[in-house]
Amino acid sequence: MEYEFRENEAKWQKYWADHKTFAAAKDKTKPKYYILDMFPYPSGAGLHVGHPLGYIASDIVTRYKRMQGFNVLHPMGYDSFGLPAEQYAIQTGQHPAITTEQNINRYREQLDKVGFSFDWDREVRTSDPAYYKWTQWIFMQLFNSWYNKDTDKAENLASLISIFEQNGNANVKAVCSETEQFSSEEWKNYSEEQKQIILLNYRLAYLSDTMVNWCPQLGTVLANEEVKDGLSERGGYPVIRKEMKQWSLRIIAYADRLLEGLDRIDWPEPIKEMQRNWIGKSEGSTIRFQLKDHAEAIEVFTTRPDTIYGVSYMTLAPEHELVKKICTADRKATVEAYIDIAANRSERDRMADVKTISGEFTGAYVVHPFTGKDIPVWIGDYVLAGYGTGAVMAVPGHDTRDYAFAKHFDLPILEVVSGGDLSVEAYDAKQGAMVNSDFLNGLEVYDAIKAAIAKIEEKEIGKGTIQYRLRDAIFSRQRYWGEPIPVKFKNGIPELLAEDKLPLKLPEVDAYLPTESGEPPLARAKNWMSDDGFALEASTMPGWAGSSWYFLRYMDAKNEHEFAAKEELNYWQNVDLYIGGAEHATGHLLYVRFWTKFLFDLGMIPKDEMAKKLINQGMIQGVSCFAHRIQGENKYVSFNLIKDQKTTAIHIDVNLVENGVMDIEAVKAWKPDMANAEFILEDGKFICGHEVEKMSKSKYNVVSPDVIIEQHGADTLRMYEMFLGPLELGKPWNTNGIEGVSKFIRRVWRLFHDATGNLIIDESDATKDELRTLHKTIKKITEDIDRFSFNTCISTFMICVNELTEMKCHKRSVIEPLVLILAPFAPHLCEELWSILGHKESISAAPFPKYNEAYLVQSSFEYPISINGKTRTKMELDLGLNNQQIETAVLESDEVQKFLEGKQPKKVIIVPGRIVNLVI
RNA sequence: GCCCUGGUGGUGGAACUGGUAGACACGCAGGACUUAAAAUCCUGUGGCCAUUGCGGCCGUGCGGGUUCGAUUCCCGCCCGGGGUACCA
Repeated sequence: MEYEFRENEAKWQKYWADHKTFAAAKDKTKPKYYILDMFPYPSGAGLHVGHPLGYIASDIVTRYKRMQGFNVLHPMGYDSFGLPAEQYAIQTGQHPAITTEQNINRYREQLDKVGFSFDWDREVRTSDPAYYKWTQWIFMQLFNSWYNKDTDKAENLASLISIFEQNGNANVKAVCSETEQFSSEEWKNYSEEQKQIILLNYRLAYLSDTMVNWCPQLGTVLANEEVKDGLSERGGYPVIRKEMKQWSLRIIAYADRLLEGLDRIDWPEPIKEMQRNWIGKSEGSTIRFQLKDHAEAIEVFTTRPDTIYGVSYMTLAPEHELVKKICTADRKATVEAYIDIAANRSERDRMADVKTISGEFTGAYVVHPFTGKDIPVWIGDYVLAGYGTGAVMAVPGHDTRDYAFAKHFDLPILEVVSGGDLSVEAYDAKQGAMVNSDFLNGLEVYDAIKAAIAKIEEKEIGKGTIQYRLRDAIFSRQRYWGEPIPVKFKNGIPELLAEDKLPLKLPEVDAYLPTESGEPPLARAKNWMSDDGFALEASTMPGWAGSSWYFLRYMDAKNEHEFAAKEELNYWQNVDLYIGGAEHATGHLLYVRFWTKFLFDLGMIPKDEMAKKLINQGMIQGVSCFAHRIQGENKYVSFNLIKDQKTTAIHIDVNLVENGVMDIEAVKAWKPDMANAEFILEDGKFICGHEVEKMSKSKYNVVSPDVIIEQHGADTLRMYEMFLGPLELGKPWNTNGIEGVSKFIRRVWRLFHDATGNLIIDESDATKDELRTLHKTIKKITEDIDRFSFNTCISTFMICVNELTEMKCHKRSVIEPLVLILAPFAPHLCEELWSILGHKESISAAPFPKYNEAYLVQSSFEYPISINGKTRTKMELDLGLNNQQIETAVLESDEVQKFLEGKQPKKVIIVPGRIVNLVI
């Protein structure tokens, strides 16, 4: 009898659910281990084979850690607010909550079939009012806090107000928006309204004007993703950049601590590097350049104040507030035309396109603060409004972009740092002596930077500054399907709702679109007002709000009084192992660290980092299949017969293609317009072309795990996904090798059963060779799980089973431990075998076996080499004499003796069983 | 553009710290069992040459470098993937 995976997998999945086998224990005396997966957005296409990749890995570790005696917390939930559900709602009128619920149910069904060890009692959904109540509550804490640079943490606003009352704001060191100075007297005399306006400059959640993609025809704000080539993806209408009042979070306050914290966590170096670059700390100086014929000055930020004598022009971002003011009458028309074009280009376009150099002269001049010369002011879209001051002092000699701009517009290029050849390219290295720079002449770059800043500060035209590339996080979305922001407006002043009004639930609306006047969808709701009659905020929170603290909620998912009880927080602390995609490096993974530090500052949680260790799983891509249609005919030609014919590639559902061969009848049934088509075959088959693309519904390349589970079983899917390659690497999905894993499962079964299905478990003692095979396998598996190398684990298991099969070993003392170490990988099979071996309890409660070095030693034999005067055996070489320092080596082999001609080698490099290299 | 990352047989990949490149698996070829097929098992399988055995040369995207020795370290390219601030 063969292994019946279908009924067996269903049986054990039911057992685990009924017995709540994987619920984290209430007992807090055991050591804890918290393993977290990035929860999925429940999309309409259902779970695809890429989702389980990380979940299988975390599941293996979960089961392994449980067997090692840890109290493991391994929860799952859904990031269930998001754009796709809303767009579906716009098209169909279906409430997003309904679609979301349906999608979640489908996800849950699919997840269950893989046999995951999630503790479903702790499930969270970000769109559940019982959950987003606390997301809103955290927003309130942000609104009520300011960042005190003296204590270097966030504090309640009360401490700030008390400083204002005693001393005004002159000596307050806060991370805040620009605020005028006031005394304690002035503060006390301000009206309540004035006080609130000032406090808004200090709050960690504040209102400000920011740039958005605005589509006038749709009357809505669009994500960059929804904009293609300056047009809306939906409808193809023009999109412009527009300023809008938005909530922002003062993440900048945490820039330094977000950098510092990276040194204390075991995260992949590339992720840390991306976060460091994203935060982009740079030291430099601000410098004010006085405008000619205007009262204002242009302030720039530069990391190279040393090159101040190399300034030959200024460049402002087209959006810079001074542009319209300083532009001279004769330049007005061209400048404004340029601004219009630049406004329609996204930041990404502007940065990506460095080949097209564009800009305009404004007609205005500034005065160089050291030379007194007139410097022309230009605008150019390579300068971004969002970074620094939105203006740069252009030093074409020593900055690549300035150089290209100067060459293009024939502006002077001055040399102030020696060492380069400015006729060829800019010299931007921070090395060399200063020239043509008055008081800086002769100094090395780093000394010149210091000297320049000192002089700038002395002249009071600027100061040494630290600038971050990181921008404050915009927190408003003009959408329906998100958390409502718990704020009401009194005379335009934002005020929090009372805590007992939470959760502020999403209202019913007649359509999920903006109002006629362009307000967000929530403004459509009847009586979108507070109890005391004030307008409520109509924007909602961004997708990342709910995911920025969910790891805390799992610790105490059902608590109605707090986001999690102190006791639970203190026990579970933070995540020990977090597994998810690297695509979240500068989004979710930065925001969650920010919120964690904030809650830590308020003394609400015990750790200021969310995860000790992070592993990134690679993205599984889809392989799209194409049938090639001859242009102008209803004729399809097999891939290798295309030759020079003009064809159009048509996406074919990948589920109807096997190993490149298309199932013609199935395709005809699937696509009505292909039912009557003619197919030109090769060798009696129709071969498809293929291409690697992101898995997506529209490309018909989504592969659901369901089909694999149906055909081969969950254990095979689990092991095959691990076998596919290293966890961190992205790879296109293919099922070419799945037979090997499927075969492996059957071979394990046959260690217990003969061909007729009878048990053949041998109770006699194992031989040395059998024990060696077992223990070397345990050793390798333990080491490989510990370094998250699951693909090599699978190979190790295959080698082990091959060896045992060859030795015809069916001994309990060997196959029982083997089942234990295999259990995290193929849990259904192993539960069954475990029970066949006579155990009543689930295998997940059994201890993970340890290996014994003594069994690893091979039987020894003489090997013809003597090292340091001692004859060594092959066994000793096997145990690793690699790279040991060897004084003398006598190689007892004629060939080597001949090579050495009696000389003593200086260095001998040995790999097991063989001399690799001799240095004479 | 910028930041991060990957490139090894026909295919997925292994080689963990600079030391036998290609483990393991798929596929393919041949064979055993079978009336036949499926399943299972055995043998071979990087390329070229030699195949009467020993063997010989080339080979980890491309071009250089360091080293006794490089898939691994350094420099310069080419190509693929991810991110780029309202996708999640």
